[in-house]
Amino acid sequence: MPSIAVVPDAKLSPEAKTVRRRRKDARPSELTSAALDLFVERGFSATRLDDVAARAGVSKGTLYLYFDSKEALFKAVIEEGIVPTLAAGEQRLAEHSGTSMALLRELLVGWWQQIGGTRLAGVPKLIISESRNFPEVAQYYHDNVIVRGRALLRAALQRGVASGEFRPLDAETAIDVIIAPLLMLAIWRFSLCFCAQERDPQTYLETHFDLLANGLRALESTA
Amino acid sequence: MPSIAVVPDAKLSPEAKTVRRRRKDARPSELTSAALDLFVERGFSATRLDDVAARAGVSKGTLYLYFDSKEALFKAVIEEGIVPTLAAGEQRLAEHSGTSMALLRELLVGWWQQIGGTRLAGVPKLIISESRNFPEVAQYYHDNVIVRGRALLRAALQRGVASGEFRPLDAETAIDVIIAPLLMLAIWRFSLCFCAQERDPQTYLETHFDLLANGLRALESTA
Amino acid sequence: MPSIAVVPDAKLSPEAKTVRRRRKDARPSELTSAALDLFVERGFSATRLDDVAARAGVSKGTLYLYFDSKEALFKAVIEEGIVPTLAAGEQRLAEHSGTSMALLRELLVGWWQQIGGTRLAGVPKLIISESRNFPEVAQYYHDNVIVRGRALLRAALQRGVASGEFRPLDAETAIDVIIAPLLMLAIWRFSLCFCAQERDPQTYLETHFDLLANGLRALESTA
Amino acid sequence: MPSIAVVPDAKLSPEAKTVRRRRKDARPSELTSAALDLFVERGFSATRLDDVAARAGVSKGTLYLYFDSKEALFKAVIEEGIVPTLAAGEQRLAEHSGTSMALLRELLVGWWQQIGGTRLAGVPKLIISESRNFPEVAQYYHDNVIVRGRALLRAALQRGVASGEFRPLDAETAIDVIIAPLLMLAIWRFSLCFCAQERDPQTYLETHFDLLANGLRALESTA
DNA sequence: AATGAATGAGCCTTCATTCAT
DNA sequence: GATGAATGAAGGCTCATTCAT
Repeated sequence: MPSIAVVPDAKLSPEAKTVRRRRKDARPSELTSAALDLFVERGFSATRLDDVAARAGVSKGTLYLYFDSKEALFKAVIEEGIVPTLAAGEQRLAEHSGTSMALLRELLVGWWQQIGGTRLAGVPKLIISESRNFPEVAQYYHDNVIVRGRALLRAALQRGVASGEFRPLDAETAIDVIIAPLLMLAIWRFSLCFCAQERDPQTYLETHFDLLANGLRALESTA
Repeated sequence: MPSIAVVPDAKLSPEAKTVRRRRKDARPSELTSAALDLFVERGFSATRLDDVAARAGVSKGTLYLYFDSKEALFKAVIEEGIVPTLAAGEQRLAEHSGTSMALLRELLVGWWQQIGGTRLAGVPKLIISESRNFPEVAQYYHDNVIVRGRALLRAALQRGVASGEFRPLDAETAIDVIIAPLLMLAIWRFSLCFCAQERDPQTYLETHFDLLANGLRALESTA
Repeated sequence: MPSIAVVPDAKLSPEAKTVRRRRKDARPSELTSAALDLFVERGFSATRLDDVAARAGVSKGTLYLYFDSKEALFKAVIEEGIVPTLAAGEQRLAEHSGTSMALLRELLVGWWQQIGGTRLAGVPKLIISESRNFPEVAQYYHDNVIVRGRALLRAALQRGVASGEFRPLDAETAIDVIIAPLLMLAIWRFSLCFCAQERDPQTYLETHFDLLANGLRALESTA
Repeated sequence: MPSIAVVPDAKLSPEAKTVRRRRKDARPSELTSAALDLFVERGFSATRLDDVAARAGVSKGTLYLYFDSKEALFKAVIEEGIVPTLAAGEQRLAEHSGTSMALLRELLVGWWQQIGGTRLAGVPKLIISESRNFPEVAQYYHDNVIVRGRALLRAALQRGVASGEFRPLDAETAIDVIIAPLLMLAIWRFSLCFCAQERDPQTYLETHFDLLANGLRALESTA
């Protein structure tokens, strides 16, 4: 599982030339990366900005050169860590040409590789925990992650129903049922994991797919 | 034990001789009830004890007559609100005599009626959000809610597999896959609900059961 | 050293007849006795009235039936525990007929037996610690304990100087020098005792007397 | 190290370039100085950190930039105010070449000049009053002040006994008897002084030395 | 750009005192 | 007389945010 490696680098502006310039441009990512580590470990409110600054190797005041407030830093963490993966999913959808079940599987495995299996997996827990108290962040997450993510799955499901591969179903609920176990798996790792037994993600995903395949498949195909 | 339900009238009943005593007995429930409201709305850490006290109509100091600390109040909320429902589920399991799918459905519907559809649905979100920072509460919840709850579902699944009603499956993962959508539904209502569209629980549960029925059913029974 | 036994009983009103009556009259002494224990152990401010009440076996409210405030209880502790010993000393002085050094010794040994060697030894520490913040108690202690106590020693010293047994000296300072080691011995037992080595009071008093005898004695008597 | 002395001008000196830096360096002493004033006046527990901060002209939070807790501030007051004087005494001892009585006198006069006659005289009272409830501070004081201070006097006494200048005596008790009047004099100034008559330290010390000289002197030397 | 000292509002917890029963 | 539930002011400590350097 190499997925715990740092992710944000992918977003580095490409025109960086000198080392100094590179450093200056990299600053925000270094800060959001440090923030992500601490946010997912302790929660947003429970994380002190002193600790974020210390982990990033800067002084506390420097944070305020790049982010207006703690909440803005939170938003930036999502913007930089999660949002780019949605574009990747949308491209996958556009280019896909196999069965709908294969598409579905590909989307979910992609989620696991880019989010569920990395430290970004802590973000859903963060959103769940803090959204009530930070509505601006919640709104941003809703508009830029949830809506777009569900659109991907909805497209895959509707394609399968239209082709007769899946039996007819309520798409919105089906989406919930499909993603809930994955989200819970991710959430679990950042909450009660320490006193619950460890899950094997591979087995978990396989079992989930297996149940899904049978649950979604049109009845005549099981005869 | 419906004691965590709203108890607003106890304060006014004039027909009691030993008003003082009745009050003393009712206090803990009044306090945990107020605490539950605020905890699920704002999170445990973000809730101020002043507000809990104010909502219960007492002064801040009174809380400490009944609970040693804020964390003890948290534990009491779980103890009084959630733990009793486990006993109800265990009784259901012992008395059941229908199909395993019916038992499973009964357990899940029971959960919805006693927890998922009530204010208590906020507790799982609470635990997820705060367990890292309050290990004692987390341990208590794990031992008294998670372990016992999973044991119920495990028994139902194993019964179905043994009778040939369900096809063989990895019980632990199946439990996760079964409860995850329900938990997420509950969690959702206390986090991003305000910016996401409302779910209809009835439809949701039915779709979930439907997928489950097909996913779990042994193949020969669908032929 | 039987001196740790309860002291206040000596002050019980003698007309008590029935058990009920005895109990009622004894209440204040039971309360001051419990208070003394805790005051000398933890200090006045650091002692909670709950604990005083608990140790006396009554409820917290009961304290306020007998004492107007915590400070009034403090004063009563002194009034009941210390003040009566001054009368004893004054009687000793009046009746004495030996050498002045013997009188001095008798007064100091009497102090040790009635105060220094009992739990009342904690009172000087209490006064030193708290007098600044409780001036009324301080004034009471000054007027009723310090002034009368010093008068006793002053009389003994002046008698010795007048008879030529002691050499001429500044009485006030001599009093200080004489009582300081005794007070410190008492104070010590209620402050740093736990990390300092234990003193043997017997040796201590003897050494002190020895130094005193040589220090006070008129020069011609040492020739 | 006179750093615990009043430092009011540091705040105003305009001739410094790095005002910030000088301020940072001076802060701890400003804070311990303010703390000492209030601690000896009201006692440690009864002193509010708000007041310490106000007296030092800073906000409450600033205290926590320099000291981890109220108790750490207590310890720093001792560390900065008292401990350095022990080193001075040890040097005095090492360099002394007169009679043992002169050495003893020098040590005691030194104590008076550096502690007994200054604000620091309140520290012994503080320790006596609060040590029971703050064992860590008590231990620190014991190890770094009491043990070292007694060692000084013990050396002086043993030197005098060895040379035949003093008669044989129990050193530990003699130390107690010697320092008790001085400690009591210091303690008095911070407890009952306001209702007791003022002592003249000069007379007091002289009388004490006089009694001591006679009490300690070997008998043959008085013949 | 970067620093880090300083701020001050806020929260949990304690406890002397009151008062209805 | 006796109780003990209730109060509310107060204090230690935290931490996001500011700003002079």
